[in-house]
Parts: sequence; structure tokens; C-alpha cells
Amino acid sequence: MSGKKLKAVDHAPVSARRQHKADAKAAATHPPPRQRPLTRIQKEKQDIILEAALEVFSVHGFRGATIDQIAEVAGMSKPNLLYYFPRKEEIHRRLIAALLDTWLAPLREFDQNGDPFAEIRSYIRRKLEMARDFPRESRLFANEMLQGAPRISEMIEVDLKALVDEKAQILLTWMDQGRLARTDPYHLIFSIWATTQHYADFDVQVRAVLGKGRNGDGRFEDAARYLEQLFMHGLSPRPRAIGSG
Amino acid sequence: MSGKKLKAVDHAPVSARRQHKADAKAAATHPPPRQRPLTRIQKEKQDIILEAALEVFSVHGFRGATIDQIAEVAGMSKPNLLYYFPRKEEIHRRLIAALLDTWLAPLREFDQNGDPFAEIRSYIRRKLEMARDFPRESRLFANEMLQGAPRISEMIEVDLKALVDEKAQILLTWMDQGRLARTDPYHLIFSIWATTQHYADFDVQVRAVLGKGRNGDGRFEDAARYLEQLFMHGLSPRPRAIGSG
DNA sequence: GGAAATTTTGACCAGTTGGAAAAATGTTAG
DNA sequence: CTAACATTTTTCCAACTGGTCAAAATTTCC
Repeated sequence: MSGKKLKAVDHAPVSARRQHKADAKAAATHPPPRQRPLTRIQKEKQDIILEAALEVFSVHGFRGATIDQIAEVAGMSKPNLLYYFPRKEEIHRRLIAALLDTWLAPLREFDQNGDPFAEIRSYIRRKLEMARDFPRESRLFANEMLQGAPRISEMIEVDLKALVDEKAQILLTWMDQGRLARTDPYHLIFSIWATTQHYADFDVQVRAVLGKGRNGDGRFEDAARYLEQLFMHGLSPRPRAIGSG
Repeated sequence: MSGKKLKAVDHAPVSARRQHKADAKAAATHPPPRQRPLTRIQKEKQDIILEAALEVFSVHGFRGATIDQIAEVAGMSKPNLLYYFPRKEEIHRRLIAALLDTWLAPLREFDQNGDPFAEIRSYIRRKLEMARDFPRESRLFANEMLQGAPRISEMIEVDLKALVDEKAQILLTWMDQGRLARTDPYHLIFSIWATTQHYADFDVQVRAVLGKGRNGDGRFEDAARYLEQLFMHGLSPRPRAIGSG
């Protein structure tokens, strides 16, 4: 019931179709003169803007974030911001591009020649460190995923898939060699992503549940210990040292 | 570097401070007569609106969603929609309230008297089913978390925490009885949340990585199998039936 | 030091947004 | 059938949105 005639959600925002005038007349006075090497100020301001944009986009998503808000966080006027990045999408694109690069680095280091558990453990640790040190990047990524990844679908369908395929092969090899339990390598990778990024994306929840006390402070170390155990042995009770019962 | 003087992100949207005139002069002609039992049409339309709002909010978050868009998806005019829900926040609140109730149901069923692994397995299965059957609800929740849970902080700090505390105690008891590996019960619960909700929240990514083929269709069954193994035994190679080598 | 280039500001614009008011159109109980 | 109510539409608004533009302020380079 209650499903009369519901249209599907349109992913292309209405405002994207706006761009009212000044279509592609690239350079007037506005855009910082391209081709010339970036000035000191340009580099600095762009960094400030990207930092502020990360702060805002990671919380509110692309559509929920406003240029005014980003400008305010960056401590400059909106027109001034637009002088450096002529459109909102441009800022977002830059952030995503930078993100993807560093985001997949840990997976790239996954090494065929290493020990399976050493590799998995260090992958988990690196991902946890990223969740701890770059939570906003994680949330920016999560926001993009929740929206159906409209701006990076190609990237994940091509580059990411290829990378995961490659690493899944490594895992399969290890399984064949009996050095790793035989299981689905793709879901194995998903579970590492999920459990680690959870600490960045659901940070409020994690902190609330752990309580405001000292508890939450060591959460990343606790998580690392727990996940190591989980991925190593699961939750089956292990025979204690000597004298059971 | 690049961190000159960045203000923190303000969670209260500017538009919340708007509400330009007509402050609290509650009922004029607009609000559907309260106190009276809901009419047939009211129930139907509210359902349609909530359904449409779920569709939109779950993708774009609170600020990124517009009433116009929700109205369009619901197949009615904006003023008509506003007749049933006088403000945007009201719709969102209703969705979140309904969500939280069903969202935590699986955890509530977690039973002290059951077998530890049976309980964990069935909890995982139920959460996976919810990710499969109610992905929009999962994304709505995720969106709220990413934004710092401004609208449900009290709920997660009180109700959710209490519930998790209670279930963590059960887990600890089981561990004391040697029926479950000794580990951090809170992070154990987090890992179940993370791994299951991942399939709803990061659906695009999961599907992209698994490939468009038949592969993705069975992803929930595959995930269930994989997670069962992970939580049971981890990834250590188990001695195969007979004759190792 | 001063011209040329870069950066910043202030005023502005058209389209969007959340919402209000009132009139017009149903619906329903007596 | 009709008065009382419920629902819908039309029109409207002020604030906000992404973005432009020219002029002013500043920096850079000779």
C-alpha cells in the first residue's frame, strides 16, 4: 500500500541545468589566468578553499553544501572564492580526485609476496589509521556513495573494479595454497572496508555508544585489536592456555 | 599546512533560522485539524508523502532534499504537500522516528537464553535482510550519521546506548562462560552493523566491484555465507577434512 | 617607483527555496 | 440537498542560491 505513482529520484540536480548565462565563454576577467604557473597566493587560497569545502561537503553532501557556507568557513567572500574555483562542481571534483588517489593507496600496497595475515592485518591497520586521521575524506566518499556515486561512477566501475579484481586474485592464490581460509575474496575486502570506515562515517554513533568517558578515546586501538582477532580467528572460543573449564 | 583560520561547520542550517514571519501562530487555515481522527485521505496522502520523502532524503540528505522534489515524486503540488506536513523538518522527523523503531528491532531480539552463535548468526541475517529490503531506510540513517546526527543525538546517546549496553552484557556473560571468544563486545556489535549496512549504503560500489553480470544478484546470499564464516572462524585456514598438505 | 598583472570587494541577477494566504473545489454527515 | 468541513490550486513572498561584472585594492615585476 501507499505506493500510488511514485516517480524515481532524479539524480541530476535542477540547479545543474541552470547555469543561466555566460555558457562557455571561458576567460573574461574572472578565471585566474590559466597556463601561467600558479602564484603563491593562488596555491595558498586554493588549499584553504579545498580544506573548507571538505569540511562542508563531507557533512552535507554536494547539494546540501552551499558556496556561501564554504566561503564563510574559508574566511573569504563568495565572489572571491569563485575567483579561484569558477563553479561549485569544480571544487567538488578536485576534492574527489585527490581523495580517490590517497584512498586506494593502502589497497594498492597489498602485496602478493607478503604473508597473508601480515598483509591483511596491515591493510586493516592502515585503513583504520585513515579513518582516524582523515574522517572527513571518508565521509565525503560515503556521501558520494549514498547518492549513487553520480560523479565517480566511471572511476569505481573501471579503476576500482580492476584494482579489486587484481587483489581478489591474490587472495584466491593464497587460499589455493592453503594459507588462508577459502572464502569469497570480494566480500572479504568489503568487510574490511566496512568495518574500518565505519569508525569515520558513524563516528557520532560509535562515540555515543561507547560513552563520553575515556572509553571512546582508545576506540581506534580497541578496534584494531578486535578486528585483528575477528579476521584471524573469528569469535569461536579458543582453548585457553592450560586447564580449561 | 593550509589551515589558516577555518571556522567549524555550523550544523544548524541557515534556512532554519529563516522561518521569516508567522512565527508560532500555529493554526490558521493550513494545518489539518488536529485532535480529530485522521481522515482516510489524510492517512493515504501522508503515506505517499513519507514514501516520496524517504526516496529523496535517503539520497540527498536533509539539506540537499527539496520540498519541491519530494512533492514531485509524491505526485502532488508543493502547497498541497505542505498542507499535510507544515514543515520540511516535520516530514524528516516522522521518517526518522519510524525508522529507529524498526531499525533496532533485530538487536532487541538478541536473546540471553539462546546459543551465542545462533543468536549472532541470526542477528547478522536479519540485518542483511534489512539492508536488502530497506536500503533507503539504511541510507537515511547513514545520512543522518554523516551529518553528526543533529536530529537524533539524544536518541542514540540514551536509548541506543542503553540497548547496546544491555546486549554487550549478554555477550560478556557468554564470554565468561567460555561460549564465545573473549573480545570487545561493543566493537563486535559495531562490526556487525558495519558489515551488514555496507550492502545498503555502499550498494553502488558493491555492485560496481562485483560487476554487472549475474554476480551481483546473489550478493546478499554470498555476503551471508561469508560473514557467517568470518564471525565464526575468521580467515585462518582450517584443517581440511583429512590429509593435510 | 610605477605600470601591469593579480586579487578582492560590492552591487547585482535570475532562478530556487521554504512557506503563507486565500480562494476554489471536493466530500460528507445530517 | 446543503452546511460544515476537508482538500487542492493559484498566487505570492522574502530569503537563499549559484554565479556575474566592473571597479577598487593589492601585489608583482621591471
